[in-house]
Amino acid sequence: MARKSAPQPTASTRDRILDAAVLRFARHSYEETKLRDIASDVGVDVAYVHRCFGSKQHLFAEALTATTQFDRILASAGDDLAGALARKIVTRNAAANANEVEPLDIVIRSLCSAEATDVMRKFMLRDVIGPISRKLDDSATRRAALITAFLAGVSTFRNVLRVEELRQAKGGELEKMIAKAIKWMIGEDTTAETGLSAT
Amino acid sequence: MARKSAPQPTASTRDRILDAAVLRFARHSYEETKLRDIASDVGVDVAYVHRCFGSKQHLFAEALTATTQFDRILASAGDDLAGALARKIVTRNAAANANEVEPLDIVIRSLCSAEATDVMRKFMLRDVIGPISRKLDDSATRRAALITAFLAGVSTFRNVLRVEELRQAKGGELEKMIAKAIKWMIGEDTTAETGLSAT
DNA sequence: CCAGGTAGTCAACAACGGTTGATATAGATC
DNA sequence: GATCTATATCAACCGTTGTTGACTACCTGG
Repeated sequence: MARKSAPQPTASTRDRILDAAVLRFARHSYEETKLRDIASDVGVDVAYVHRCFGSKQHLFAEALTATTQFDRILASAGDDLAGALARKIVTRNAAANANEVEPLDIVIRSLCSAEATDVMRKFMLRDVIGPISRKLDDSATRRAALITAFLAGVSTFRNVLRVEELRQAKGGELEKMIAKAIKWMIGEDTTAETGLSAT
Repeated sequence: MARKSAPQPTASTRDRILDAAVLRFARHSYEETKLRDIASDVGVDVAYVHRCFGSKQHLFAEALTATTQFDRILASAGDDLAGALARKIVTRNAAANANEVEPLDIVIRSLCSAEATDVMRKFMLRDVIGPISRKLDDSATRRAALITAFLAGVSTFRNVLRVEELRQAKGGELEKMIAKAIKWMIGEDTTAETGLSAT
């Protein structure tokens, strides 16, 4: 998942800037991420960062698309889509400070930045909700969107808000819950009934 | 849900500032919300806004607590907790531009602002996850947290990201899905199995 | 009438952060 | 060697925004 971390003999400066940007945007919100920081990560001048990508927004957009390949996860998921997604969400504390960037990291960091919103909505539909919905049988885009929202919500509570209750993975209990929730959403056919109280 | 919108003959300016702040924070992110805007909403000077609340962060904190009374919703929910929550999430387009502020509005707008995070985590635990978990039978704090994360995720996708697939409420289908998902999470006992594929 | 606190204004600071234009350096091409 | 382009730097601009301190207006109690 780490993007081209071993710089080729000739890793163009532009690429190195992009790498640094990905990392920054994955750990801080859009506003918190300053071009000057990215620049000094790479060891170049701010002006060059700007010039290379045209604007902060453009850089953000490129960083966003560069991150994920969500479909790769889905491809390797086999028929246990729910399990794969759940694992992807929970497995992470291990490589906490590594230079790894998980699919939704950038999204959840900037969910509320108006300046980043437009870029992200398109991205989410094309690169996340799309693939998931394709994985589901029929044209279940809404279910895919719901699942994605669930994933984003949980990720945010875990990694941004850092709500303790969603961080301890004692005995994989949490992961199991998430997996089952997703599985349930996948299987939702406006027929099944499982909960406690009747509507 | 609108906070004391009919200003008493003597609605102290401080209160009016707080009201304006609530509204701003519920519609824009922490960074986007400028003290100067709030000030001009009320018709006072920025300096006074600052002086009244000590700092932007303090103002945010007060706005946050002033908003919700989540437990009120839960109290009126009867035994259909899932239904009540789902309705709360989806019912909203109607009074879109009204001066109404829904429970999670402020939270989902600033989910990723580092400066707002600490304030919010405490708030979420005390005023949202807490009440929900109390409503559940046993000490199911984790399930409550999961449900809350789900609610936040869906709300964000609806109102901040504005993902179309989660906005159309044709025939209440979406609301039903959400209700069932929550109901399922409530009923989760690491036993039930409902989805398509086996783990 | 005066002291004193409350409610509020005004101007300015200080720091930040994206953006810009003019300039330097170096390698390739002719 | 002269020129041209890609790569990069430097300094400065310009708007924004939270914050501060000094100052004004007003009402109240003595």
